[in-house]
Amino acid sequence: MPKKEIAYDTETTGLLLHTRDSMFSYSTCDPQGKTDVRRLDGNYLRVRESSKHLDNLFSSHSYAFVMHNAKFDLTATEKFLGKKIAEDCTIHDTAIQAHMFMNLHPNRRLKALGWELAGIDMDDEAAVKKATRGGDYSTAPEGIMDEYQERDVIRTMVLHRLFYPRIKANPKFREIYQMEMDLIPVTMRMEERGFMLHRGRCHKLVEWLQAEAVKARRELEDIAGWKVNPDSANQVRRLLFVELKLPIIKTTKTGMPSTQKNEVLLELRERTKHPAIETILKFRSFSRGASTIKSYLDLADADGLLHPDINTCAAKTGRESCSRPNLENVSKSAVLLNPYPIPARKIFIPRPGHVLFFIDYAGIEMRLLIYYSREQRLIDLLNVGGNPHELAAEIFFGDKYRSASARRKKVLYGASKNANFAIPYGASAEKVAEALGIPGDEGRKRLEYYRRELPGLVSLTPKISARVKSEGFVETAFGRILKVPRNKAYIGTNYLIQGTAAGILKRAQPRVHRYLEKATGGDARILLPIHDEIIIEYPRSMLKDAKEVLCGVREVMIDFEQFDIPLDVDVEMGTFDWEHKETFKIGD
DNA sequence: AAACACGGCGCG
DNA sequence: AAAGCGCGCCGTGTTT
Repeated sequence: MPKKEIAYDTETTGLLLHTRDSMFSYSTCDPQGKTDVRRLDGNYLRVRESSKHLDNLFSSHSYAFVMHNAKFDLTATEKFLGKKIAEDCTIHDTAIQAHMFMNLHPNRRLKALGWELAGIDMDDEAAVKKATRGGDYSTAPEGIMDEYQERDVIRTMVLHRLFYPRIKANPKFREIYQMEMDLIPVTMRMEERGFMLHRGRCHKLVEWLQAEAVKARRELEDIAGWKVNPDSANQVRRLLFVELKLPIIKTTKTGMPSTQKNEVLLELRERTKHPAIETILKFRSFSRGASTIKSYLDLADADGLLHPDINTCAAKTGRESCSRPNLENVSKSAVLLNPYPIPARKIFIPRPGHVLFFIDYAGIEMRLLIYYSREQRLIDLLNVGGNPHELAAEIFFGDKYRSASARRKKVLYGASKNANFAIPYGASAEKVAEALGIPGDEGRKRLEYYRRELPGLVSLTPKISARVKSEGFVETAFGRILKVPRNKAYIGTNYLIQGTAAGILKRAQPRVHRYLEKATGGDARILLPIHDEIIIEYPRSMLKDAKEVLCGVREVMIDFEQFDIPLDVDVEMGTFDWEHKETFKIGD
C-alpha cells in the first residue's frame, strides 16, 4: 500500500539529544499543506494527548515521513517514545535531496532553502531568536513557536515536492538516494552507542598539558620581554617579523605574514634556531590539546560515552562529517613534522569486555586514481597484486632504485610515492622535481619519461579539468553528480576521488552493520566511520571467531562490481585504546 | 551578549 | 596557472 507523505519536524531544547536535551514539540504537514502543531510539555492532559498522537503516528506504518535532517528528528522521537522506530519507518530527507542537486551550496539549512527556492520569509526564525534571548526554544511563547513550526513543515514539504520528482525520474539518483536513506538508521545506532572515554586519563592529560602550556608561555614572555600571547597571530607576527626581524616565508590570504606551523615556524626553526619559535610551537600544541580534551569531557554522558553527531551528507564531495565532538580529527601520538603531538587517541577506549578493530581501505586514493585514469598497465598491475609506487620508483630512478641499499630504497620509494600522487593531481615538473628531491631540469626529464610510460595518470587532471570547464561537474562511478567550481576546474580530480571513496564507505556501512548483526547478534558494532575506515567495537568473548567475522566484514566492504580494479582492506586491533594498534591477520 | 571573519590546526 | 581537496573547532579581534 502506498504511504501517505507527511512532513515532520521536531523541536528540542538543544542539539545534544543523547545527553542533556530533549524534544518538547513537533509539527506535521500533509501534501495539501494542512499543518498540525503539538506540544509535548505543559499540563498533564496535553502531554498525554500529544504523546499518544505521536506514538500512533509512528506505529501506524501508513506514512512516509519527510524531514530536513531526518537523523535528528528520528533520534529526538526515539528518545521521547523510548523505542526504536528508524529501522521500520519510511523516510525522506530534504537536506540530502538538496545536496544531490546543490552540493556546492554554502548553506543548505531549511530556512535558507525555503527562502531561496520558494520565497518563504525567514522572519519567523528572527522572532523566535528574539523571544528566547539566549534560552532554548522551549522558553519561547507558544504563539511564536506555532508560527515557526508551521512554516518549517511547510518548507520541508515544499522542498520535497521540488526535489523528489527529479530523483524518482532517474534510476541512478534513485539508487544514490536510497543508499543515503539506508545509511541513516545505521548511523543513528553508532551515535547512540557512543565511543568511551577514559576520564581519569583525560583529567591527567589536561592537567599536564595546561601546566606545560603555562611554562611555554612564560618562557616566551621572558624571551620577548613583553606579555605576548602565542594564540594571537597578530602578536606573534609583531614579535617574529617586526621585533626579531625574521624572514617572512609566506603570507595569509589577507596579505599578512603567516605564522603557521608546517610551512613557517618549522622552517624558521630550522633556519634561525631562534628559541622563541620553540616556545610558540609548544604553547600552541599544548593549549589546543588541553581545550580539545576538556571539550570531550564536557560532551561525554554520565557513563563517559561520547555520542557525536555524524552528518552523513555534509561535504561538497558527498563525504560525511562529524561534530560535537569531531571524532574524525582526534590527534595521534606521532605524526611526521609534528614536534609536540598530543596523544589524544590514548583516552579513547573500548567498553569493558571489548576490543576495537580498525578496518581501512588499503590505498584507496591511488586505486581510484588508477581506475579513473584508465591506464591499463596500472589496472593490470593492481589486479595481480602489484604496487604502483614500486613501479613509479623504477620509472623515476631505474637501476639506481633497484640496486640501492634497503635504507636508500626506502627514501627513494617515499619520494616516488609523493611524486606519484602529485602527478595525477596535475603537479608541474618543478613540483615533481621537488617531490623527488632532484633539480628542476632533471625533474622535467623524469616526468617526460613517466609520461611515456604511464600517460593515463599524467593526462588525468587535464582531461577532468576540460570536462569541468564544459559541463560544470564530475560524475562518480556510482552516478553521483558533483558540481565543481568552474573557475577551479582542476579540483574536479579531487572531487571525483573523494566523492567515489565516500560512496564506497557509505555503501559499506549498512552492509557491515547487517553482517555484524547476523554474525554476532549485534554484540559487535560499528562505532564510527572515518572517510576510508570504520572502527568496530567487538566483544572479547567472541575473539575466537574474530578472524572469520572480519573476513566476512572484508567481503562485504570490497564487493563493488562497478570497478575493474580490486579493493582491499587492512585490519588492525586495539585491545587497550585507539592509539595502540596491532596488525590483525585475517588471510590464511 | 551574540555574531562574524580570520588564522591556525587536527584528521582523512 | 595549479600536488590537491574536504571537514569542525579553537581563540582572537572586531562589529552589532
